[in-house]
Order: sequence, then structure tokens, then C-alpha cells
Amino acid sequence: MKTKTKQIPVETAQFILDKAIPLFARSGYSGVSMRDIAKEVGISGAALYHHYPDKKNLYIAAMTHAFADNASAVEFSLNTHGSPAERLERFIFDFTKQMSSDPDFRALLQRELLDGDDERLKLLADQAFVAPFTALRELATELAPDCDAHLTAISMAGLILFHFDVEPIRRYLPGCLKKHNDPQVIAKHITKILMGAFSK
Amino acid sequence: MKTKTKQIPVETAQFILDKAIPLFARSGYSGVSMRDIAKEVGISGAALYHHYPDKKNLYIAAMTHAFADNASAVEFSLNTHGSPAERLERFIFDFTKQMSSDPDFRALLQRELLDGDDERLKLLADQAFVAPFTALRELATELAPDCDAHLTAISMAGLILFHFDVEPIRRYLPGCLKKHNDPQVIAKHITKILMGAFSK
DNA sequence: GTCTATAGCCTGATAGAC
DNA sequence: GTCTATCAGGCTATAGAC
Repeated sequence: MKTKTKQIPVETAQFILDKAIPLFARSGYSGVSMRDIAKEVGISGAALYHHYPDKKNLYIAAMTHAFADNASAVEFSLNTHGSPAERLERFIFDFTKQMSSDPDFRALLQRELLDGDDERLKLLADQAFVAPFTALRELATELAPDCDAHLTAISMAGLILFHFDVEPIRRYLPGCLKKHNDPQVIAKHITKILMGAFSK
Repeated sequence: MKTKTKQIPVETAQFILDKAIPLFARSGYSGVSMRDIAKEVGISGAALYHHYPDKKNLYIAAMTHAFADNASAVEFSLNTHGSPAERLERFIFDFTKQMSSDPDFRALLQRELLDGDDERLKLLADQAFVAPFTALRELATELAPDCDAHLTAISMAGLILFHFDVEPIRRYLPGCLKKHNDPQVIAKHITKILMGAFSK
């Protein structure tokens, strides 16, 4: 047992990431300066370089940190018991809710798809997406044996993600209602479409 | 009849946009400098300011130019004759092919969804998306009268766009094959899913 | 581990010659 | 309409005191 408890620092290196993630999500790599991050953290710009060798390393650490948790949550949601239809419905509701509650995750993913080099994308895939995608692909095989499982898994995830990605402009398109932002409504709609598609 | 034909200039202001669009698509607004654009065009940085008052105006002009043509093409594809199922199939194939052939358009749209302010997004919606989306929504009403037409239209467009958006990381996910990049294969897969979903 | 100060470069934008 | 030269400021990153 330690006799002296530290006040706040908690581990400054990680605190920096927590502050940097929303900035990178909102403005992208080249839209955020080391000064912006330092100001948000509450230290000088120079102090950042004590924890990370340069901006790129800080960015990669922030991405890794941001994507670390989400993978296991999605995988867990997929690896439950029940019929394929039940598991599909649970996945849709859980994934929709999770994406709805974590706009930073979605923005960072979109930005990485636009700006990430091959090395970073491979790292991201291995660290965060291979495991849940494998589970989703197995569910796709069970639900639609005569469809290409890879494409079907992409379609299922995309159907959910796209509704959120497009939200900034959707509100200016005809027929838009307030309820269309409700994750429950979105999940229900997607469930209806996919259940229809897979029930022969 | 003019006695003197100009050599190349064609209209420098528009030539600048043609050169700027791929740069903004690849690196985003803050990732491209006026000097980058000037070098690509083949003039000095100062000369750009003769055609556009500042970087922001040049960017908006480039976006408007990039989105102008695509709207009418999609709308045209939707306003053909045939049964709802036939029109759905034609839309899927045409839109998939068009998105496959214009990666700059997709990248600019994604970037605008991430970075665009309300004013720019409203402008974009009115200029480029309201017309084709209205046609797509009408098709959705015919195909699935018991579904929310707005959400269904979003789903149909998203199913197509997402396959391309996710391409940079999809190649590191299990089950990926070369044919999954073929727009024909993608279109066929999406048609299968949506036809199944809408045929009760 | 944090600070202030600063080096060296790149940025958007302008002035003025041609 | 394009050029060269330049300004003022922001950028990443470092140096060195504490």
C-alpha cells in the first residue's frame, strides 16, 4: 500500500490522448496543432514532447487508444446465444446504440479511411476490426448462405454506420424528421430491411 | 467570327478548379496549401488570388464545380420507365458504376460531411442532393410502402456508398477477394439484398 | 516534468513591376 | 494576368533553465 497518493496526474501520457482524441475527431490531423492539444491539456506545447516524440506518434497513440475499446464491445454483442435472427437483431441494436453514443469513434474512422496510409490501416484492421468482423461474417454465413459472406458483413455494418455518417446533410433532405436521429428508430428500420432480405 | 484564337487558357478560373479538386479530395482543405494548387496549375501562388479572393472561396468554388454534374446523372438514372423493381436495379447499377468511376466525388463528400459547416452543407444539399434524393425517396415509397421512405432512401444510397468508402480497410479484413472491388459484383450483391428486402 | 524562448520552415495573403 | 519579393503569423520541434 502506497503512503502517498498522487493528486491528479493519473498518467499524463494517457490524459493527453483523452484530450487529443476529440480534437483530431473534429478537425483531423492537419487541422489540429500541437499548441491546440497543449492548450486543451493545460500544459505548454514543449511538455507534449516529453511524452510523445512528435505529432505523428501522438496521433497514432490517440487512434490506437480510441479504437481499442470498441472492438471488444462489438465482438461481445455478436458472440451471444440465440438464433441467427436473434443475434442479428441484437447486433443491430447494440452497434447502432454504440455508434450513436461515440461520434468521435465514427469521425476518426472516417478520417482514417480518407487519410490513413496502408501501414496504419493494416494496424487498425488487426487491432480493432478483424475480430468483430470475423464474428459478423460468420453470422452473415448463417443468415444468407447463398450470399458472399464478406460483402454481406460489410453491408450490415455499412447500413448502420452510413445513417450516422450522413446525418450532417440528411437534415436538409426532404422527408427528414426528428425521430430519424433516434438510434432505436434507426435500428428498427435496419432490422426490418435485413430481416426481410434474409428470410426467404 | 473571331480572327484570333486563344492558345490554351480556356478559362483559367475553371482550369484552377479542375486541378484543385483532386488535391482537396486527397488531402482535405487544411492539407492543401495555395502553393500546392499553384504548382499543380502551373502558375505562381499570387496569380491564384487574381481569380479567387482567398482560399476558402476557391475551395467552395471547387466543391460546387465537383458536385454540379453528378446530381443530374443520378436523377436521370432514377427517372426512367419501368416497374419499381426494374428502376431499383437500374439505379443500383448506374449509381455503383458512377461512384466507382469518381473517387474524388466520394472523398469530397466524405470530407464535407466531416468538416462542412451548416451553411455549406445546406448549399450542397440544395445544389446537388435534394433533386436525386427526392426521386430516390419516391422509388422507396413504391418499393416499400410500409417503410419510412426517408430512411429507406438513405439506406439504399448508403449501401452503395459504404462499400467504396470502406475499401481502404476492407482489403485487410478476412474473406476479401479481388472481385469485391468490381462495381458489377457489388451492384449485384446489393440488388440481391434489396430485392429480397422489398419483395414480400 | 514543466516552463520560456526561439530556430527554421511553411502558411495565407499583399505590393508593385511588367 | 502573371510574376518576384515579401510580410506577419502559425507551425513542428528543440534548447536549456528550474
